[in-house]
Amino acid sequence: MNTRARKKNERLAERIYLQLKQDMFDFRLMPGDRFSENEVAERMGVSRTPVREALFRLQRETFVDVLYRSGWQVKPFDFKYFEELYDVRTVLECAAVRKLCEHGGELNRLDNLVSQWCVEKPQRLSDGPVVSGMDEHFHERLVESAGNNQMARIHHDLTERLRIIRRLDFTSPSRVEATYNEHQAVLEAILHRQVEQAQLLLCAHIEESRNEVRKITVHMLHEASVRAELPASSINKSDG
Amino acid sequence: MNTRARKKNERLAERIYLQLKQDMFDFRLMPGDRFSENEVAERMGVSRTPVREALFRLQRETFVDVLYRSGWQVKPFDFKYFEELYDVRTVLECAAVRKLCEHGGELNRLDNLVSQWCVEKPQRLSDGPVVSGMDEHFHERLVESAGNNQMARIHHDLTERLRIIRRLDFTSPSRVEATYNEHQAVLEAILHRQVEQAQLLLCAHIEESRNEVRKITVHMLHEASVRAELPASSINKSDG
DNA sequence: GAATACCAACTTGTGTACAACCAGGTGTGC
DNA sequence: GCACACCTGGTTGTACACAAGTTGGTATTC
Repeated sequence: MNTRARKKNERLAERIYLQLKQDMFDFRLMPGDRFSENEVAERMGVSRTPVREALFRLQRETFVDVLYRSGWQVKPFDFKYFEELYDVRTVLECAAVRKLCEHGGELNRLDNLVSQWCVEKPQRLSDGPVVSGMDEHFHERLVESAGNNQMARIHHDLTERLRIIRRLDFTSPSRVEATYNEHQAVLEAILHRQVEQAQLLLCAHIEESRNEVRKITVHMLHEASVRAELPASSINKSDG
Repeated sequence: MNTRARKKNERLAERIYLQLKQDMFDFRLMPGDRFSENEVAERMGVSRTPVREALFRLQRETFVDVLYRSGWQVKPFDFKYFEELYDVRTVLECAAVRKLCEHGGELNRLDNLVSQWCVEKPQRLSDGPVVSGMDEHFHERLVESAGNNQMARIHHDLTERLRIIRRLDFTSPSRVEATYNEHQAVLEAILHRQVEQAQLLLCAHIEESRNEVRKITVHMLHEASVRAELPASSINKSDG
């Protein structure tokens, strides 16, 4: 409980921020769960000060809500919220692809992606979490390659917000295979500077993933609510 | 200096956050200025705790930088940063206009904007700061009308970041008049569901404003640096 | 005079104490 | 049995104390 064990130059607030976010990604903290600053502080072995700093950051990123003098809550699932994020993501990625195709001679930035995704089936990876991370990396790298740092920052922020549901897309082998095929097609269209084609393929790819996630999320939340008697507050049904 | 005077239910951290941001907008805090948490706390008559909360928020919004155990700094001007924000803004607003034109029957949401901007010259306002606020409102409302809350949130965030330089666009009467004309043209195109035309007009409008701001910013920063002997750190020249 | 080593003041990061306030349980009156 | 008031424990919001580390000035030495 003392400060002996902590490394130098390590910021407790940063560590706790990452830890809490990971807890939500791993469903150790479920949507709708309520908790207090003291609980977190004791569990992590620190004082409330860095915990509060981490929580305020998570609050601004809409991962948690603060209830005035009445504790904190993991943001309930909100379908409309995720649908809207997917829409913005599509807009940004399409804009990035357009920039990539139109500007000259920077396509070699995509070399790493090509060597990662344009491979034959025997060389393809199949582990769900790994491919999930690779998928995030593919889309983020695509946007970064367009050269606009702020667009990349905002897109990265979207990725963080969507991660909690998006990785549900990589639980079946067929979806992993589809991801490989579609990424490959997108890359080839970009390399041939076929703007319209690349945008169409990318939109379709995102849309497919989104549909898959939609199905799984509904199923999973239903199961969880049956199994753990989740309160109604954990699911926010919206007319998205 | 005690807490007697403060209203109930008012959050000090929130008040200080807004105050500091306003100080930057009004150039009481200049780019490159350095200050400590204690300075702010004493000036505002509160303790360091709410000041730190406000500063961390401003830091995440890239208005200030923290120097490890060595004070805080108002983010130096970064031309590339603002150029990139303008690009993202254009992408989002064009996407919003597309959505507005394509989806059916929601155009009455624009009624308020029409009655505000589609007026004859005698009824037009001319006060710079007022028109500047109206301009922000116009573009934000346009995006909101598309119906995607997350897109609107991100666009609002862009607006906050750009405000510090954007309102420089409304110092001359001719620019105010141009703003009225261009907003009017954009609205009419949307109401006639001329997608391409509306996007073209909107892009051109943003581009013109951007160019104007570019010129004024350079001029103003030059003057300020001569007058107040600003350190070189206050201007971050990038190859934007 | 110039360079360097050292020191003191100041800065942020974290822990802790207290104040204001909300919520839920308990007891009381009907 | 039910409604309502009260009260107690717990929660966040803020102030303050201390620790770790940086920086700029000063004294010293060459």
